[in-house]
Amino acid sequence: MGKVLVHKSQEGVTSGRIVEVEAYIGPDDPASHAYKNRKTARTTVQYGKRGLAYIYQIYGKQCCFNIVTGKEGKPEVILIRALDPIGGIDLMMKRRGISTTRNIKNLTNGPAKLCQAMGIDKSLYGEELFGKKLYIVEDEIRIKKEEILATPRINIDYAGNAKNKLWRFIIKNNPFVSKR
DNA sequence: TGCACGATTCTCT
DNA sequence: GAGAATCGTGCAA
Repeated sequence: MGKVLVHKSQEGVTSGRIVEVEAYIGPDDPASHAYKNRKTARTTVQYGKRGLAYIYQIYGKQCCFNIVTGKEGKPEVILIRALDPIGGIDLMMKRRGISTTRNIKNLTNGPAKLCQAMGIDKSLYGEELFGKKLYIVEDEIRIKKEEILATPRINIDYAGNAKNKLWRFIIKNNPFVSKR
């Protein structure tokens, strides 16, 4: 939390601070694509090394960006749900389109929105996040524990009891978090 | 090979 | 706050 995600693409560089995430603990989490260690073409990278990008498409055109955090063989990932834009805001606006950027918050306050703004798509599936194209920077700003709030995750009603787990984390009072 | 559905977004009311 | 768009994925057959 509070780290900066950077993407250097052909079109230019965009970056933003991570202000909202969700955890998905594969084997024991009905909301995870890797529930019960399910291994398919889509989830393969979840079983790979830490620091790889897990990107999946949902509802047709939308895509979401995750970071693999579990040890090799453990399908644990973090979904990035919102960013606070820092660099390349013009490019983000261009990618997102004029109609949706009347309100600056609409640039990156949702998992599929930030992918579009950052230019992240399935071609970056399995990309190393400690590489040159897509990576995370630790900067001088440190988020204190008291500034982080744990809440239930969003849109996983199908997951039974797991929907009540406090596995969504947001930075308090940050205007870019997707929902209150 | 077929079919139901979703870790969402946008628009309209 | 509700409803449509939209298609890859996973599982049944």
